Amino acid sequence: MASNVRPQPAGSVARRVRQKEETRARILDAARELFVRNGIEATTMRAIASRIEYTPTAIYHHFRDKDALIEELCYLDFQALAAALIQIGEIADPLERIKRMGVAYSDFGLENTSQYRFMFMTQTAHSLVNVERIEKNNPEQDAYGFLVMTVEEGLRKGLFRPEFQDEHQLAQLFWSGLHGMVSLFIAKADDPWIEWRDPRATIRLLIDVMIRGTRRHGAL
Amino acid sequence: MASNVRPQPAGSVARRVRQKEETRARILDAARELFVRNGIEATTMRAIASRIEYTPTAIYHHFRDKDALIEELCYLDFQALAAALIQIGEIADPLERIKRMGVAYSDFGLENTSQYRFMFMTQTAHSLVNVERIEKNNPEQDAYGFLVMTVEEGLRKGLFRPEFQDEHQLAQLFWSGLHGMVSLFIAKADDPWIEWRDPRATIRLLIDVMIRGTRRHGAL
DNA sequence: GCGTTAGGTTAACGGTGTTAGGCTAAGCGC
DNA sequence: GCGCTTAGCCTAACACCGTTAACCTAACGC
Repeated sequence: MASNVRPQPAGSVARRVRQKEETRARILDAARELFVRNGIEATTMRAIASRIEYTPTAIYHHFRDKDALIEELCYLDFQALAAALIQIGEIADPLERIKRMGVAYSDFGLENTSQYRFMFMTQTAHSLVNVERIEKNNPEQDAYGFLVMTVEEGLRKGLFRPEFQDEHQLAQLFWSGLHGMVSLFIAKADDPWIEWRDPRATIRLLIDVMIRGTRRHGAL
Repeated sequence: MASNVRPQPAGSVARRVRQKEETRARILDAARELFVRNGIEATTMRAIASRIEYTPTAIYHHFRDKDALIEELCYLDFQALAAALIQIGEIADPLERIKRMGVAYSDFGLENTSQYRFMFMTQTAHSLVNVERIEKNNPEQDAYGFLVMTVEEGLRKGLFRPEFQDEHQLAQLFWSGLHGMVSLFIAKADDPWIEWRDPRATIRLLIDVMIRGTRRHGAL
């Protein structure tokens, strides 16, 4: 069948590379879907493999182990989060930018609960990701750095109350508030003990509260 | 040896009950220590058993399964947290009380990271605990109910800005902020990506920010 | 004394992540 | 065109996990 086509060696090797990347991508897709649907712990290598009609061993030719597979997905997620945040980079007022970032961040978390859980609710995630792969302070890749830079700009412009001097501390304060709402909701949404209010509405209130509580008197 | 003492049947059965509770307590102690040291997932029933020189099967005579063992520890932790919060119940000003509760809550979380992780950073914890065991709105057992009641008192006294009407929403807002800082620090303290500031200091700032951002103008 | 039971054991089951070793088809050097 | 090497995958197995069936034994109630 291939005898009448005679692909060039170069074309042939290219096809093999392409096929390898295709299987790799299929593994990632299957893993992502199962992780989201059943959680990471409950998803077995065997289940991922059988979903794409491979044996479990095949996965180990593309990823060192289960953690490496998770790490790759996690890396892509950090990129996606940063991409979601970068879109609001052009807004001039730092405070307004922080607000928008907060909304984008929490929307991302509430819509991608499985990813969010792994990115920010476990110890392993970030330390698993090979740090060199992410360019620090490049807002396209480093969401935290982007927040710190925005806070720093606000500090330079004197928008915050005098007790706030440290851009890291202030950034961590904002981030904590957002993360608290998102992660608490993810972990406890089904808990009958708590009469949950709409998290998106509460988040918006919280963002306003944090801005109001940190900014200097005068000028909205 | 026991022939000259001849314990009464009643005393003998009491001893057996006591011994059973002792082993049960030893299991709980061993499990707690290993959970704290190595994490819950990484702690095996076999490890718990061998630590107190029993076979794994013995544990199953005291607890239905691993989840039941975890649940028992978790129940005790919720009691401990509520106990830590109840101590500041006598303070008159609701806002000051919320502040103190926030400090106590975050101290508890930062000092008992393993427990906190399980209580509030997983889905399972609370839903595992048999709900009937905790008395709702009894501040000695229900920390969330205690917070809601305090917020409600603040609302009645008109201490909050007019856009806050719902005691649950406002309680969830405060709780989220605290939880965010505690859980983010627990999950990411070792992450070299973030230049962490002292979480206790940042938490205190955050509490002030949230109070300032929610309370009505005037007074204090 | 004698059956029953409580608290423990040994051995095993099914399922997990992972790996050693083999098989096959395709590429490369001659 | 023919052997060698390698990539990609499979079979079979390992060690370990939570859990359970079956048994054993000492102490209890009658």
